[in-house]
Amino acid sequence: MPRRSSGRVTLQHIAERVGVTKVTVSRALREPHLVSAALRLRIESAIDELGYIPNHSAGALASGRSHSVALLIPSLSNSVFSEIQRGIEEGLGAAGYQVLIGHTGYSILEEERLIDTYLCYGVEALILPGSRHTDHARRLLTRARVPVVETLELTETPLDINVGLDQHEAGRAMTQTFLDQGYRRVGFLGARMDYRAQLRLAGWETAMRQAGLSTERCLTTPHPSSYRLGGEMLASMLERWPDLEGIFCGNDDLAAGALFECQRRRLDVPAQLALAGFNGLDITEATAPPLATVVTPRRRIGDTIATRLLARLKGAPLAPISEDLGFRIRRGGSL
Amino acid sequence: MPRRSSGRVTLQHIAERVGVTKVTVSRALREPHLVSAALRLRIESAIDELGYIPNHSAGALASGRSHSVALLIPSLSNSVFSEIQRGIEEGLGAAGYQVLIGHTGYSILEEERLIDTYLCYGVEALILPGSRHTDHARRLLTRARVPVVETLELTETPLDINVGLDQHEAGRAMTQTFLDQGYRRVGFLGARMDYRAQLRLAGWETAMRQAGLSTERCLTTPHPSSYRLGGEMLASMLERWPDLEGIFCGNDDLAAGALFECQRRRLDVPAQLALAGFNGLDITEATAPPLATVVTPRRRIGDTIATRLLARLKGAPLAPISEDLGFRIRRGGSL
DNA sequence: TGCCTAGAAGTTACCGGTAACAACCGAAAC
DNA sequence: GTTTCGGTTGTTACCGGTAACTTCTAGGCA
Repeated sequence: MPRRSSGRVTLQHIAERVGVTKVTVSRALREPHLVSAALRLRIESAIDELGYIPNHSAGALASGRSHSVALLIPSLSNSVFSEIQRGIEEGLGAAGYQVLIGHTGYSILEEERLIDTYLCYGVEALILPGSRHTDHARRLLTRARVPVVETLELTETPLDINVGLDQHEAGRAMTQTFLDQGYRRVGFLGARMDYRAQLRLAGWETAMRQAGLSTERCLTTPHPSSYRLGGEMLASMLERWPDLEGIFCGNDDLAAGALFECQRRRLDVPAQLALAGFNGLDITEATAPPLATVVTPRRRIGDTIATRLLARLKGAPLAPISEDLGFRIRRGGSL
Repeated sequence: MPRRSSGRVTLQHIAERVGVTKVTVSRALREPHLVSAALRLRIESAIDELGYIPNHSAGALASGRSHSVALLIPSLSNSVFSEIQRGIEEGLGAAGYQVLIGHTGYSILEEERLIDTYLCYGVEALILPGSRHTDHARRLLTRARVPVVETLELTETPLDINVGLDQHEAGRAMTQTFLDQGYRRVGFLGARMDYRAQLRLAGWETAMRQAGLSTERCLTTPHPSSYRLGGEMLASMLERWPDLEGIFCGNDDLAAGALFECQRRRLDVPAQLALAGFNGLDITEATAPPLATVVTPRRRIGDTIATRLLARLKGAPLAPISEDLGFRIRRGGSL
């Protein structure tokens, strides 16, 4: 007699209804070819008559496999991740994995908490945004012996699989594009300033210094980036450095916000001020003029992650690797 | 002797290390006040020496509780949901629930699949976008006897908890705002045309008809909405109905895209063409001019869902209810 | 006829926790 | 001194599946 009458239909109920053991029912679901066709049909009809819903916890516990993978992203509202996520989900979904999504809010402490949570859930792999983690998170990942993907930026010392692009080089290249077009007093505008934003900023500094130009025209804030903030910060920068010829914004949101502010001020872009963003989101192609940006291969990142991860999950040995998927500069019309 | 040496540290390992039974260790974790302070300390240090990670599946199986809730959203890239989600996550997170996110891609078939998946995971509640579901999904939900939240739009026949706003009325009210400002030839531009978009369109029709005006200036597409699409569709509409005085766009993305197209055409907004969107996303406040929009109380929707759901999870009986959180019209500068 | 084999279903033990209850122990109460 | 009781820890059974192995049966073949 059951201790708790959960009310839930179990394999046992199906088995009794059909007159077989629950193992046979389980087998009919997992390895149908091992069960005779006639019996399989009876089992299937019992299953949907009674409304059986498998208990994932029980299955995972018994088999030691959860068929799920955790994908951590910095923020749900950051559209940069939606294409990456699509690639991942299509690839892993087809192989029978469920993708569990969590968001870190750009905090490696929260990332640590989520890694812990999802390891409790028994995920078979973890996909993390970035290569910076707390020490404790590293310890958890190492001990768990689970495939790990670090994405977005590249690192010299990948934990396992690392797929992304060289953010510093991308920042440098975009700045160089300004310089190639003859702009000299090029500023940098950044928000949030997570690690990747810092790398882009460093890329800007590198290019400016190499050209013997000043890196003083730089305004950053730890606040979350937004259109509105882009406009406000542009205003501050113009006030402080009225001689600015161009501004490289750390991401597309800021660039769009800056563009809107220019429109309000009837500042001609790019004639009076050139602008560029980073990521190549939809909006950069839609504005008037379209925004210059660094187009990142997000869909390809997602696909690559899925492919490499599946190989690891199928047994490929741990062999830390960094894969650089590059980027493309798009001049748009704002530069 | 273990059948599979999973390598994973279990309660049993901790127990042996400390010299107690695993039940005591389990208790130290779940109900620390029932374990003596000295022992608790020894257990805790053993736990982080050995790096114990609880097995959620085992706990869920034994206790019949998963401490998790599923949140389905139409699309990860739809920023409408990020604030709703924040409210939900804060409320439920504080009460010890983990929120599992899935996205339906605006498809009720995919929603059905996800409902099934998450019921397998044993979620203790489901939060769904909208009130339209497949018959099978309804059957699953009913049989599972799990609290369900339907959100975004309101319905006459909620399955359980329904929190949202009257999309038809909001569409009507925004259209009325055009009319109040003296606009007469007001068109409607819509994409994706999911159920909520249809309700907004219907609201527009209602207002126009009530005012004795034509509802012919309407262009919709099943394609996903985007900035670019907003621009393209605006172009089509202007070509077809050059006499348009204003356009109500089914969402903010389309409205922003339409605004950008106006800027390219040097069409003055609102003097030559008034525009409005729907949702009150950030971008509507940033553009030049700011976009008129229907501001939806997304954060409050999230908070309300969390509150009502927690009450149900704590045992409040099933008593289907619709809660209307209203909306606010913001004229911006584009209308 | 008897042996072998493959296919189909059953047996058993176990995954790693938790609920419910039992047992123990020392101090306060009688 | 015995009873009682609250605070601690242990015992047992079970959650709902799955892996590995065993058993049974019918048919093929020498």
